[in-house]
Amino acid sequence: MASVLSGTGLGQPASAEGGWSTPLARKLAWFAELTPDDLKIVDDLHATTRAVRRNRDIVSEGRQYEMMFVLSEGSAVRYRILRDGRRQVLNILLPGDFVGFPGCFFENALYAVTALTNAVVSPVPFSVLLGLFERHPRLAATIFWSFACEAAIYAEHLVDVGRRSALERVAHFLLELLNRLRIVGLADEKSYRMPLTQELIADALGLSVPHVSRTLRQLREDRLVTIEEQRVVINDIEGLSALADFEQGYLGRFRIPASPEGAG
Amino acid sequence: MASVLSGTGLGQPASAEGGWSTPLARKLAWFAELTPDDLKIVDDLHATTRAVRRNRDIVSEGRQYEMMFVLSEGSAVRYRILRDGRRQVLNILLPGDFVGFPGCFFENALYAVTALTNAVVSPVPFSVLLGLFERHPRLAATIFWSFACEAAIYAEHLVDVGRRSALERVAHFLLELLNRLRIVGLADEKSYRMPLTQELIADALGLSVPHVSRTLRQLREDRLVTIEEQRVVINDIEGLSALADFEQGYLGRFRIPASPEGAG
DNA sequence: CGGTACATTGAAGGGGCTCAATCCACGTGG
DNA sequence: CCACGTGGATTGAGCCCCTTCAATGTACCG
Repeated sequence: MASVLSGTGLGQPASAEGGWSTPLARKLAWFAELTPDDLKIVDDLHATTRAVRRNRDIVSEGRQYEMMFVLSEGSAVRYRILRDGRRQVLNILLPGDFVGFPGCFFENALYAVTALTNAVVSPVPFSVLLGLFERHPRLAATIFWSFACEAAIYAEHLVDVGRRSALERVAHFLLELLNRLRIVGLADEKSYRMPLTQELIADALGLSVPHVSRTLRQLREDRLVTIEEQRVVINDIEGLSALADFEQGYLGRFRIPASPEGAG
Repeated sequence: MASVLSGTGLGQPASAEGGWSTPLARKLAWFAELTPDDLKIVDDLHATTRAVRRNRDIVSEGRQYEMMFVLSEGSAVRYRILRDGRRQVLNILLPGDFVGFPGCFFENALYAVTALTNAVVSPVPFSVLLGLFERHPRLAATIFWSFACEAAIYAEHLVDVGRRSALERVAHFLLELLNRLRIVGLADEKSYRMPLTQELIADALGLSVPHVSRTLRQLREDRLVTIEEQRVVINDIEGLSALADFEQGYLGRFRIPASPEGAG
């Protein structure tokens, strides 16, 4: 599990500050309490790794997969392109995220996922996932519950694009990224390195590149954020949250039953 | 499981045409092959039912739940309202859909789900769901996989709202509804009863009510659809699909491993 | 030094919104 | 039987947010 990143990607400074050894473990521990035993199993999911170079597909649309992948280093985007070239970015994938949900669950993968930086992923066969349910139901539940979080992120993006103005959208986007990066230890209190170009932000938020640029400028002029080089600093989290109507509940903790009961 | 619908809702003519006894069984059988044994278990999930009157919440935002619900009769909407009153409809729930994904998986339910018609739901405790994994892994996998379909529907809506014009959005919406209703036996070859008002369509597609009205008129004038009373007839499925860039793969079949293997 | 990728800024146009009026079906009560 | 209220659909006029098109700037890199 040595880092093969070339420096431009999101590394993994996580374990340095007393966290877990892998971003997935860190993320799952944020969602629900897990036993040290469970966390060990999570880390074992990273036993085999695969390096993916920047701009290469981790998952390709239309292909068939018997597995998912956990992203352990770097970042990626899931997207769909319409016939005439318009592109919608569905989600940004950060370390600890599962590549392959929901697309790979279908007979032919629905969406492509492309690495934004040199990245490292670990394959997780579906059969392993199902095996977890028999042996470690609570851990397996937490993993499947985390798919609900993924869906909730989609839902929030839907609110963004459907009912928020460009200014609100960008504000919400910056806050979501801050929170998600913090969960896996890749952002400090209020700043992080922006993993996306403005073109990708535009395609994620349903805006045009020029308007993203103007909107970011306005947020800067309003002293809500500072952006220099690729570093984003949220100067006024309260103010930005109010502007965006940001509720962080969808990145929060799960309700999971203590143990499964008989059924069927 | 007697029908308590008052006539305005979506009934369940399904079993009449040789299908299964419940819409959930019908839907899961569409996604993957299931044994008669599995289907029996699915039907048993409907053992207890609860009637919900039109305009009442099935699930309320912020409350805590130890269960989900399966919608067996009627229709509902999942939505989120911003502080200033703007509303985004996240999804339309039809018979066979799970109420409670993804909102109820969190400590405090993220979204409200309101019945559009008098409806019937069956509670499904989380513990029962987890119990299924130990005893009927393939069935449980199919159910959890169906959550991936739910997420994929969100993703498609994101493409709608982010990158499609109003005309394309409405076209795509009408086609998705046709396909989803057909899966549970509530639409014939190319027509169905529209379960939504134009106000709800507008809030689902990120449009204004007047513009939805204008857009529907245009689709009518272009002879692509016919709408009379509440009956929608898709006159030209090919043409409408081409206009909307509609790919039905996200409502299609799953790839599920034959059986779980050892892990951990 | 030229090429590429990305960010920025300006000008002009349009798609969809807002606001408002009208219409229709339906139910309810006098 | 009609008056009235309500929820929903329709249509029009004006406007604005954001897009499109285009030019410019800038950092990086072969």
